[in-house]
Amino acid sequence: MSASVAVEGGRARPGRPRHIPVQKSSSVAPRDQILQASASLFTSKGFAATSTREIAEAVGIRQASLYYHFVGKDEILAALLGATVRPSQVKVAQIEAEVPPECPEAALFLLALIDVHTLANAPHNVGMLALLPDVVSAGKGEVYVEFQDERRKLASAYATFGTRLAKQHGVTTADEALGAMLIQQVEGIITLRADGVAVDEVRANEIAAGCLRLCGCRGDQISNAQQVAEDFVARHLRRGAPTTS
Amino acid sequence: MSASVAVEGGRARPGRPRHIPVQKSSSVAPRDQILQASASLFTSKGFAATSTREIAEAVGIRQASLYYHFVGKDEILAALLGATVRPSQVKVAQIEAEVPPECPEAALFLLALIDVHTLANAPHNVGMLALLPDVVSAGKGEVYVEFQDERRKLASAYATFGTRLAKQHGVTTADEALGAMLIQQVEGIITLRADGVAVDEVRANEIAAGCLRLCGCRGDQISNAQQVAEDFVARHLRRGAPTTS
DNA sequence: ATTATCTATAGATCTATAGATAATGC
DNA sequence: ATTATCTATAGATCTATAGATAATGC
Repeated sequence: MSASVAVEGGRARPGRPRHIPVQKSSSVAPRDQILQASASLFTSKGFAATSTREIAEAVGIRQASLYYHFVGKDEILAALLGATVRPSQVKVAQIEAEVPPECPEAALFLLALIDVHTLANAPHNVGMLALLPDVVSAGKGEVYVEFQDERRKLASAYATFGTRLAKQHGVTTADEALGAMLIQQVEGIITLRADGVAVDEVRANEIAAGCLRLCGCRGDQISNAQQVAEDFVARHLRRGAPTTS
Repeated sequence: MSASVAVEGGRARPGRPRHIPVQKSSSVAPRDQILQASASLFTSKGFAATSTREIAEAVGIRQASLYYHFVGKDEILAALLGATVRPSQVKVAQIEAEVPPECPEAALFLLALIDVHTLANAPHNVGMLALLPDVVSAGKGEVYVEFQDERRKLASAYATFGTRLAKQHGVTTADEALGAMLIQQVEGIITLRADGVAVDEVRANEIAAGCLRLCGCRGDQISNAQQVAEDFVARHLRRGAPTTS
């Protein structure tokens, strides 16, 4: 029975022990523990309304100890935002490469479905962070700019795919407006998670189908797009289904 | 040339003069000046991130003077929320009374259009307030409960109208999910305003049309619903069009 | 020696209260 | 006398820094 600490399961780490003994077999790095606690608090209470003391308490360390891992509260937020960028470039290129151009409905369905999955699987609904006014207003550094830039590109992709499809059906909504409506539909997933609604595969598909309906599609075309999308997903993204919280 | 103050235009009020002389012909009551400034700051920076000092500065009074009009910051928020309830009861009853039951598309279009107008015309995008986590989390008193309750009823009305219509078109989305998608679409107006996009009549109609498309409607039926809705609006709501900011 | 924490605290807020004061109104 | 402000300030945070300390690692 040695006098050392934090031996249960995981390898003991150097450094003075915490005032609250570290969780058994916690393989999570301290920095990540802070990020997880912060994500949970920021999304449930808001950024400005969350104090560094609360974060520290959730982790089980003293408030000052946060500053060994991060230079400040803003940097914690920046790290979370950085982990939340929805890499539209990659997605869109991949979709355009693999989906035949004669079925834009499949392209849009895919984009929406993948995006919904991204938002649904992100730990702790971090997709919400970029929508908070206190995050948006204070120029939260270049990470935030990068984030907004990526989102703008994504909206543009939705507008492109959507308009291509809408034209087929005589839907004349301006492409920018249509893009906004589509991304709004997809980001409904953020609201759902915030309300504690479980987001399963059915729901994800309903949302993607909704995007197609906004462009004037009907039953058969939607079923078809869904089929193509499912095949694509089966080929590429066999990592996890949407979750709650 | 009397020594009195605040005579320009409006009637001079009792009370010690402000350190910054009151605006010329400001007929706005001090309490409403505080509410307007708060709405602007809360929606642009967030509730928790806005200090009482900032509010006072925006009004042109000292921080402590706020407390003559409100018992605290929370009460300012409560007053704003109270002024923002979207009275679904009234709307829905009115629509059901006047729109023939054989065209549910007109009922849904109307509900969406009126709701969009409500959100678009509300001073300073206050519709956003109820979505902020710092507002939601701390149990901000019964005003907030009332607000949420009304929103729940509204979602239920969307679900009812939407499902009625969707069935006609073989759209099988569960009614709760459909209601959420519809209200999400309508509340896109909040995002638009936050992004500084002008919300005109065309945009409002596009959003309402989008709601119908989510239920499977196509061109002719949408045009019809729009016509009915426009007639209804012309009969009832001749007060102002949607605005920006 | 290095690492990760701790304790203690400075300095900057921020909210709210107490009491004074400068107008109008009777 | 009443009203609406002001000045001054208490008390409670909250963020961040300085320096001590208790582990591991060599």
